[in-house]
Amino acid sequence: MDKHQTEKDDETSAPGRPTLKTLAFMTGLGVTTVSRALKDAPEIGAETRRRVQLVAKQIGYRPNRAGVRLRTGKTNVISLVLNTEREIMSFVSDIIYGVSEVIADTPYHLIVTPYSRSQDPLDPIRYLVETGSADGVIISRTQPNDPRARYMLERGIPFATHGRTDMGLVHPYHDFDNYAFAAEAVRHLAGVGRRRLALLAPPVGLTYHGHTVNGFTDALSEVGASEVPFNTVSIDHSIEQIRMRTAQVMRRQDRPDGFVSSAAAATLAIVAGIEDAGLKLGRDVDVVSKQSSELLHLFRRELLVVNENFRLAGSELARAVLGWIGGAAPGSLQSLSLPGEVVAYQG
Amino acid sequence: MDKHQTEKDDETSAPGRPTLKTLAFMTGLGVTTVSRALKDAPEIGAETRRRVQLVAKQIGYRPNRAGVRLRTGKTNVISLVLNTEREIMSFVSDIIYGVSEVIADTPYHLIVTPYSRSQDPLDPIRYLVETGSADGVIISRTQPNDPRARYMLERGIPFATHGRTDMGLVHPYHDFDNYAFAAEAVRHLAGVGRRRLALLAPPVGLTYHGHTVNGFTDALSEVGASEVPFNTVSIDHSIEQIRMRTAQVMRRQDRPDGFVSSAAAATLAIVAGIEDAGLKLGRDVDVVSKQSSELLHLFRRELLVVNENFRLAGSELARAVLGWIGGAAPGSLQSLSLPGEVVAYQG
DNA sequence: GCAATATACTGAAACGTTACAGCTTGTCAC
DNA sequence: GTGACAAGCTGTAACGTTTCAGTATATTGC
Repeated sequence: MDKHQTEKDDETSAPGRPTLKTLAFMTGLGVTTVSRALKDAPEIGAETRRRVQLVAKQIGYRPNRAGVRLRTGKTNVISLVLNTEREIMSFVSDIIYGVSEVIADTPYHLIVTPYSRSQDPLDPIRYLVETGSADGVIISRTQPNDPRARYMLERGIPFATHGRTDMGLVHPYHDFDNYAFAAEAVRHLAGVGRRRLALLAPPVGLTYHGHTVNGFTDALSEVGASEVPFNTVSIDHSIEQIRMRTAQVMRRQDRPDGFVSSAAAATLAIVAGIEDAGLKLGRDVDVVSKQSSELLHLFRRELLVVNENFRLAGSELARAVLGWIGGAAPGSLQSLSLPGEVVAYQG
Repeated sequence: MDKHQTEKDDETSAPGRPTLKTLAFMTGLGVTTVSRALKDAPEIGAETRRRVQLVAKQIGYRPNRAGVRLRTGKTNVISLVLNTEREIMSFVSDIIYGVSEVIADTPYHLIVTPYSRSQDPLDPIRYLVETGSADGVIISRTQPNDPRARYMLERGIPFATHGRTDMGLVHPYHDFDNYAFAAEAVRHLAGVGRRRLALLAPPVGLTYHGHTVNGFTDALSEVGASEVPFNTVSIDHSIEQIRMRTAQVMRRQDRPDGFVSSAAAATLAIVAGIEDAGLKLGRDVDVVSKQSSELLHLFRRELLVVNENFRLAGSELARAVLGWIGGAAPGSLQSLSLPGEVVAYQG
């Protein structure tokens, strides 16, 4: 009690950015009161509340993130975890923009956490969880039995997956209905008379590989068309590999007269392969491809496309994580995006 | 001195992640000592230092970012500021990956700060600076007289620009030599006999618009070719607009027989426009385009391309900001990437 | 008139870190 | 033996926030 009363003298002098202390000094209130007034706590008088909030707005008070984070553990950060090599270009930018749109008027920041081919995909997740670096996580390249989802579920950290899992565990996700896409694609090809179809699928191991393959084969038997095996490559393979492999298969006697492709870049390679073999798109063979930007029709107008909106996916995923953080039931934060029609070029 | 010794009792019980206090308890040292031992302070005994570091590694100690940030003001965050609408797809993902590569084994996190068309580009910068949210900033779409660069320079916050400024102020940047690109492109077109060239330039206002235009016109007079005005569109315009405008100009009597295009997506539109006008790429007209991924040759093998490596740009920019943060002279952190040869398709 | 209760506010402590100003202990010079 | 000094360590305070446990004043019940 005999400690010298160190006249807290920095209130007016420091030109640094305002803190609760600054506000307390200006309003003549205690720091606690200011803190509570700003978050509309019930035990603060209505007038005081308005007064504090007015002053806060006037001087542009912004809570110090580090202070909040240290005290509460809340980071106000959403982390988007990305594979450095394999993610599709447009996927990355669109998803980032989608997420950004949603968190724009929240206190959340988006941090991008990359991991490389060589790493265990679980590594970045472990890092995030162990260091408590994010309130929520978004992952892609989801697997049916996804260790990352399981891990986060165990630790109770909110996350959303791009793509579904199949572990009997419930968590938020957003997914494109690739079963419907593949099935629609096959039906469309059958509709224009194609009977021998090949599928360039997503990489084995990812959940949507299964969805795509199932949609493809189910529709195949539905329309009575047959499959030309093309599973030595996936959309994860290099342009070169896909192109070569396509050329190979197109030079065979029993070549396909239709392709279904799960990614736009891969489709470019397929078309190149087709033309390498001296065949013509639209005449000898038709290709239905997913795309996430409107470029394929500029490439070859004979292409048949189905659009997948990654920006939407980003938004949905962000909404899902925020929802979970906000206390919503994980099961209520799942969404499936239905593919549109297969569309041909229109002059 | 008579204060009751509140037997700090949580040392062993709390299973949360280890802090300096945990380490202090385990090693029998004081918190201060541990802190300094971990950062190799000279006044800590060599053995103690090793001992502390060993234990820290063993139990996987990671400094709490919020604690550090609150105490020191250091955020260990680099912010990449992006335009939500206009940035080119591949640009975003590649640059992010480039940055990621560099900061991977540093304590830095990458946060993406977007801003939309409607906003003042200065807004996100102000936010970052005012809230002290980042130790360093990377911006793109740099202008000759860039208010963002000026602002950050005034506040003394380290940053790097993708593209140069022209304000007589020195700061780190990375740029692609677009003057050289445009000039080389013109020379190449002249070399294959093209005489009437059009340029699809970057948007007016950005620094590299000027560079590109200058390289174009300088080389034009060097080789004695002439320019077909094409400045009602830029690579920022929509695919539709560029395509229409190209078709228009290609239907004129005095149509160009060569194009120089500053972006791959725009080139797709140019080619579409050319073909809309019933002309043929490689026969009636040649197009030299920058590209950042290897896709253009799949699109039309007649295209002539120059590669720009955005991943490299990301790395260089990250290195530059980190360098500045680390105390290097801003003037020493500038780099210019020279364009490679104009390359034609090789079977 | 007095206890009980509600209303509106407040100070202290804590989150994990680092900077500052000590405090011991040992060594050395003389 | 004493003073000076260095080496090696430590406690306290502070960064800005929120939570806990109050306190002071007014209001109510009876």
